[in-house]
Amino acid sequence: MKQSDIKYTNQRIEILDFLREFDGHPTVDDVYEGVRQKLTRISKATVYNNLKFLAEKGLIKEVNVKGVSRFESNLIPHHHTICLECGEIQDYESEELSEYAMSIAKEIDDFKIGSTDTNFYGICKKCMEME
Amino acid sequence: MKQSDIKYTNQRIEILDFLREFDGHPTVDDVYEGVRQKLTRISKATVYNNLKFLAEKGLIKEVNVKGVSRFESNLIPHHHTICLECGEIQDYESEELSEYAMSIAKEIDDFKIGSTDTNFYGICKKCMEME
DNA sequence: GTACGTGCAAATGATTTGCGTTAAG
DNA sequence: CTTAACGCAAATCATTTGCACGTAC
Repeated sequence: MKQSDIKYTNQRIEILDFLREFDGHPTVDDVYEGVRQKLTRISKATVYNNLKFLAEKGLIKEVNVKGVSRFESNLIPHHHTICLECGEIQDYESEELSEYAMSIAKEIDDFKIGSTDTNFYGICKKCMEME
Repeated sequence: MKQSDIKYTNQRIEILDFLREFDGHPTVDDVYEGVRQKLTRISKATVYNNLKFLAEKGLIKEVNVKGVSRFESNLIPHHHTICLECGEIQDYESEELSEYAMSIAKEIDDFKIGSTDTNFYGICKKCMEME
C-alpha cells in the first residue's frame, strides 16, 4: 500500500495537527480531548483506530510507557528519558547513540534490523528537588 | 524495606523457580499456567501481584512489549531483539552498548539516570524464511 | 500472635470490534 | 458511485482491588 492510498479525513488531519502542535507525548485520551475541541463529535474509537493506523503508516511514532501508548510526530531518531517517580517523558537526541546501536544491531545473526529504541530510566529534575 | 523482609511463600518460590527454568520471556498467563502445574489452587491475581512485587524488589525484570508485560530472571544487563512479524523476543548481550548508553545518559542535565534499556526491532530468522 | 499473603470475584482501565450510517476520492 | 472511515455501544483483554480467610516468621 502506497502512502498516496491514505484517505485524509478531517479526523486524521486534526489528529496529525494536534500531535504536531502538542509539546510532549500525549496519551490517546490527551489526543481525544484535544481534537474534540475542533471536532466535537469525534469518537474515542476513531482516535484509537487512527493513531494506530497513522503509526503503522509511519506518519507518527508510538511510544509505550508502563503499558500505556503515547504518541509523537517527531520522526527524527531520538531517545526518551522517563522519570520513575512521576512518569514524565522528555526527548533526548544523541545521533551517536542511535548510530552505535544500529551498528551493533546490524551484526546480530539471523535478524534483519529495522530500528532501535533506547530509553533512559531515572529521576527527573522536578522529582529530585522534591526530596 | 530490606531484602530480608521478603516473605518467601510457596507461591513466590514457585514463580521464581518457573522463571529461572523458563527459556524465554513469559507473559503473566504463561507464568500462571506454568506455576499452576504445581500449585493448582494459585490465583491469577496472586501471580500478578507477585510478579509486580518481585520486579519492584529487583529479583526479576519486567519487559513491556506492545503493552503487555513479560518477565525474566536474567538480571545481567542485556538487550532484546523483537520481531515485528511474530513478536518473538530474544536476548542479545552487548556490554559495550550497555556501557555506552549509560555514559551518554550520565551526561544528561537535570536527570539522575538509573538504568537504560535498548530494544532492536526487526524481522527474526523464522519470519524471514517464510517470505 | 500478628502482619502480610492468598484466593476469589468484582471493578477498573485500555483498547478493539460489530454494525448501520457517512463521506473521501 | 464505491469503498473505506465514522460514531456509537458493546465486547474483550490486561491488570488491580476489596474482603474474608490462611500462613510465614
